[in-house]
Order: sequence, then structure tokens, then C-alpha cells
Amino acid sequence: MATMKDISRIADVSIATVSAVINHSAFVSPELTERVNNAIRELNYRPNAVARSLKMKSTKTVAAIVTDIENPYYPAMVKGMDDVAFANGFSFMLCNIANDSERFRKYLEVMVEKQADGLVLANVSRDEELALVERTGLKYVLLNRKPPAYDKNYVGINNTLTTELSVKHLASLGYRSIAYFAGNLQISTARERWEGFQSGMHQQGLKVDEALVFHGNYTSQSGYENTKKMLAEARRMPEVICAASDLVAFGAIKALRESGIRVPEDIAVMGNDNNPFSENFIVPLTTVDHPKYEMGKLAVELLFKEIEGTEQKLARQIVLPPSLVVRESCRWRGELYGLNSS
Amino acid sequence: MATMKDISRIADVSIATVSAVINHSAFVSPELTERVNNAIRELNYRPNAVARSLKMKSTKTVAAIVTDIENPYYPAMVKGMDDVAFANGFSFMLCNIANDSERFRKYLEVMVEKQADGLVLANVSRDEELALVERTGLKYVLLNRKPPAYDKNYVGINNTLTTELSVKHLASLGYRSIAYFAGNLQISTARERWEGFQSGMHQQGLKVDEALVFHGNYTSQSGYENTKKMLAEARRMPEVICAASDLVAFGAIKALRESGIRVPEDIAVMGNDNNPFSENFIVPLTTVDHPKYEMGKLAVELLFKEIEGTEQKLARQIVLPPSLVVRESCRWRGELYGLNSS
DNA sequence: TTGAAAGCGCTAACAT
DNA sequence: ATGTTAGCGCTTTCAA
Repeated sequence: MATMKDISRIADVSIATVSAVINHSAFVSPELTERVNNAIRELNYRPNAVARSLKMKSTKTVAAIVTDIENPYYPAMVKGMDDVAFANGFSFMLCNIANDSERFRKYLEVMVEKQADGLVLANVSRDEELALVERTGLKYVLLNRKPPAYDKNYVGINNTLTTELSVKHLASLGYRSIAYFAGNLQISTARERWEGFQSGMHQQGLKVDEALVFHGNYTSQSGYENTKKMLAEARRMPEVICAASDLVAFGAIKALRESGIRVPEDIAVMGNDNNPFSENFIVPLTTVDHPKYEMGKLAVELLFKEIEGTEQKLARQIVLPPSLVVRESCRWRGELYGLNSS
Repeated sequence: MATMKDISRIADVSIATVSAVINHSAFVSPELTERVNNAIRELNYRPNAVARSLKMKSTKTVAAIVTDIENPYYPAMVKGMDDVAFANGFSFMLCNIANDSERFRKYLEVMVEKQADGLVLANVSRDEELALVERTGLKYVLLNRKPPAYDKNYVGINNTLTTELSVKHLASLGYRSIAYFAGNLQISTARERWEGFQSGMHQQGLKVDEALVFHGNYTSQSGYENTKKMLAEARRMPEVICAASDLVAFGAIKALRESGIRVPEDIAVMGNDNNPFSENFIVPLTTVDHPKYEMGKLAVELLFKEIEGTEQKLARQIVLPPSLVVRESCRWRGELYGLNSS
């Protein structure tokens, strides 16, 4: 690889001049500029960003640490992050934890060694994890989940609203007996969705039937198992299942169908998060959309503000609104009865 | 940030000694080792990988350039890549082209500036793109697609086999009239799948009905539109549609259902690639699985061999086998007639 | 307007 | 066994 020294020799100028023309950091006469540019072209020279980073103490690199890129919730977020990183001349490192908590710790360490300019951390739920992050001294913003009392840079959605919206829609459709399949309440988003369900029920003048509340996590397996459990144990079946995530809804619908229960004719199902598959699921899923791309985008935009440090140092929390997506897994009850009798 | 100099001062040893204990690159007495480690702990010191990279001429970083991380074909591949990068102490940069060809060129440039140790390029189809890659001088391996006469490092699957397998399965089910919805034949994988369809038909003693061959690309929109076209124009309907990708199959099924045509009762549909959603699609899709995670994994393993340069410099092409996945979108024709008459 | 030189934090050859 | 030092490729101050 050619270096600046090579260029300076070929162009017969000083190395400082080469630097100046490359970075437009000082006026250089047209003649010398020309000579330098010719030499650069001749040698197919590209500046060494590593050397530059060492001197500048900035790598023009941000990293995202995500829990699982195979989970369809994240690719859109990653795309949003990469898009704004690219637009700002930054490179984007992806760190996929793959459910290995030791790996989280290790990635943090690597990112301080590699001198990443900033981090976005999807799904930091526990204070211990946050402490690890703080200890790195790196700039960062949290994305999606957050630890209980966290009040610094954060981008997420209004999870409480997701379930309030769901319940409101369900109530408007005539449903009154609503089961809730909760996520892991250790997780902020799951907690908020559960709270939203309760407040939503209250707002609609409905009461939460404890016998129809099932705890689990965001996976389809959880939805599947809780449905089996409900089918086996509940004294009365609900008219509709409100799931904490689309995957949970998928699992629920699978279990329902295995038992010959039709969705939405016999029991309706409501999702949450608008998984890219939901539109074409066995039964197209009524759900609540989360602006995933926007979340990723805003997370690294916020990170850049933090990095530039220009912004007044007030920590900012950005909370985006979800929106209802009506499809086929929930229907107006009146119409329903008509269908059932045919 | 603390530096080695700080450590050497605190531990009262030379900077070379610090380096030696950190890298285990030379014997250091237990006493000095102890002092150095204490100082490191005391200052929460982490070596600066940028400085190290400058000296070592290696960044311990690989990059993947992919066409679209939101396409469900890629997350598993990305996971495979990140897993082996991590396992080998390398960092992983993700470059998402997002269908902007200028961005491809730009990413290559950045990666030479940032001194990436190697590149894996998903979906390089054209010689001009390959020329750009070659021009960087970086080590690389191609993944999935490849330009026509390319014979260097490559990891992909046997695409010809995918469709041969499909046709064989379809024939065994009793189907004889098979439509083919092709991908963009500029793309190696689409070309191979189309060839496999033809040879598969030949092997089964079936003939390809040109009126039932439709050209398009891998998107569901393409499948949707070609189905509409077929429904409107074809003199005879096929018994089954063999699609070049699962997305195409999704689009086809959607269009079929919109016209009141049942899948698989009236017309069956066969996919190709085993999209993560296919299992739970409106009608669970019979398809051919591509080992996506393995592809990503092997791609960076091959890249590491290339980087280490230990391997004899023979270019290697790894072609993985696909495997049939039987679900519900195709059925035994005999059983079918039974069902239809009920 | 241009050039010389110091220094970013590290590794390794060499000296002791 | 440990220390001194040059140098990786760049930016930037300072001098000319």
C-alpha cells in the first residue's frame, strides 16, 4: 500500500502538503494540488484510516450490540442504524450477542479497545449490564429496552400505548372477554405492555380476568404453550387473546388451530409489534406496528448528537408512537355470529 | 484513557515490559508481571487497538457487504459470519447496500481506508462489480451469487439441485403439468435454478411447457404479478407452480387465493430457499432449504484461510447441498382427488 | 504558500 | 530478564 510519503515523493512536495490537499485543510496552490492528485491517481492511493484515527482519536465507527439478528424485530432497526451511520461517513460494526451473556461483556471490551466512537445497545434490561456499559466510558444510547430507573439517552416506543390501543380496538369490535399473554416482566417493554393492557381494560370499563392472564416471554413457543395450558385449564375460554408480541400470537394461533379452534371465528388473536411476516401469516394478524426502522435511525442520530457533544448535555429520551394495524385475526363480533351460524 | 506509558510509570517498569505481559510475547518475572497487572487494574487500562493495528498492519476486522439485511434470506447468514468472526477474535462490520449501487463502491473504498483484513461479499453478480473488488487489493470471498466465469473463493449452494429436487418431489406426488416462475436470469442463482428445473423435468420424463414459464425476479410482487398474468393469459392452468424463491411463492399464493383458487387443492405451489416465515405462511410452504447460517459461517472461515495465507493458494469454491422441506402447499394428487370430491 | 518535525500508542529489534 | 528506541502513517504546530 502506498503511503503519504510515497505521494509526497512522487509529487515532489512535502507530506504536509499532501495531507492538506487530501483533507482540504489548508490552501494549496493549484499547481501542487494537481501534482498531488496525479500522484494519488497514479498509485491508486487511499489514506490509511487507522493512522488517521490514532492521530485524531476518532475512528468514525459506531457499533450496535443486539441480542439476536435472526429475530425479525431487528433487521429493520439495523438497517436504520446503518443508513444513518453511512450517511454521516461512519462505519457500522455489528455485535450479535446470540443469547450469550458473556459475549456482551466481551463485545464491550473489544469496542473500547477498538476505540469505537459510540455504541447503541439494543435491549439492556438489567442494571448490572448498564454498569458494565458505563464502565467503558464510551458514549452510548440505549435502544428498545432499558433498566428500571434509567433516565439517560434512550430511543424506544410507547409500549404502554401499544396494548391500550389493542384493547381499545378489541372493545370497539365488541370483545369483552380478553385473555392476556404477557412477556417476561423483567423486561421493560413487557412490563409496559402489561401495564397498558390493564389500564386499557380499565379505560374500556372491562375487568381483567386473572384466570385469563398467562405469563411467559416473547417467543412463539411461549404463545403455543400458554395456549395449550389455557385450553387445558381455564374454566371459560376468552373471546380473544391479546398477545405481548406477534411471535406469541403466532404460537397461540398454531395451538388453537391444532385443537380445531378457528381464528378469528372461535377465538380471535391480537398481536403486538407487526412482525414482517404477520401480514402473510396463516391468518393475517391484526397487530400494533412498531416503527423499527425509525427507532434504529433515531438511535444513531441521538448517538451522533452525544458524540459531537454540541447538544446541551441534557440526556434525551425519544419515545415513538405505535399504530394499530387491522388485519384478519380479529373481527367485529356481530359479523362473527353471522358467520358462525352459516 | 490510560496508555502503556501510564502503566509503565505506575508499575515502574519499561513500556516494553508492559507490552510483553499484555501480549505474553516474552518472559517477564512474576514480580514485574504482578506490578504491571496491578497497574492495569488500577487504571482500568485497555490496550489501544488502533495503535496496535497501525503497527501490526492488521485490524482484526472483517466486513460483510450485503444487498439487504431486511430480506429474510440474510440475517441467518450474517449471524453465521458474526459467530465465526467473534470466535476468532475478529470484529465484524456490516455494510448494507440497500439497493444503492453507488453505495457498494463507497463501502469498498471505506474498507480499504479502514484497512479491513477481509471482505465477504454477498451477491456480486456482475463482472464490473468484481473488478471493483479486485481493485481494492483486499482479501475477499464471494457469497451466494457470483459473476459468470468466476472461479475463485466462493461459498454458495447447489442451486441447480434445488429445482431438480423440487421437480423430483413434485413428480413423485403425481404432478405432471408444472409451471416455472423464474428469477432474474442475470443472477447466477436464478440461472442455475432455472437450469435445474429444466434438467429436473427432463430427468422425470416431463416436458417444459413454454407457455407456463414466467420470468421475473425473486420478489413476492413478481410472483403475484406473474400469477395474475398466468391466470389471465394461459390457455391451460398448471397443476403446480414451481417458484424460484419462497417470496415468489408467497406472491403466487396470494394472487391465487384472491382469485378463489385453493392451494394446494386447485393449484399447488412449491417454494425455494425456506424463508423463516414459510413454515407459518397462510399455507405452510413446501420448499427447499438453503443452509444460510452455514453459508455465512463457511464464508468467513474460508476468508480466514485466505487471510492467514497458510492454505495453499488454490482458490476454493464451497458448494453446499440444499434439502427438501415437505409442508402443505403440495400434496399427493391421489389424496387430492379424494379431498376434492368430498 | 510550503516544509520540517513532533507525536498519537503501540511492537519489536536491539542493547544491556 | 528488562530497557531503549525506531517507526507504523497520519495531522498539525511552527518556522521559513
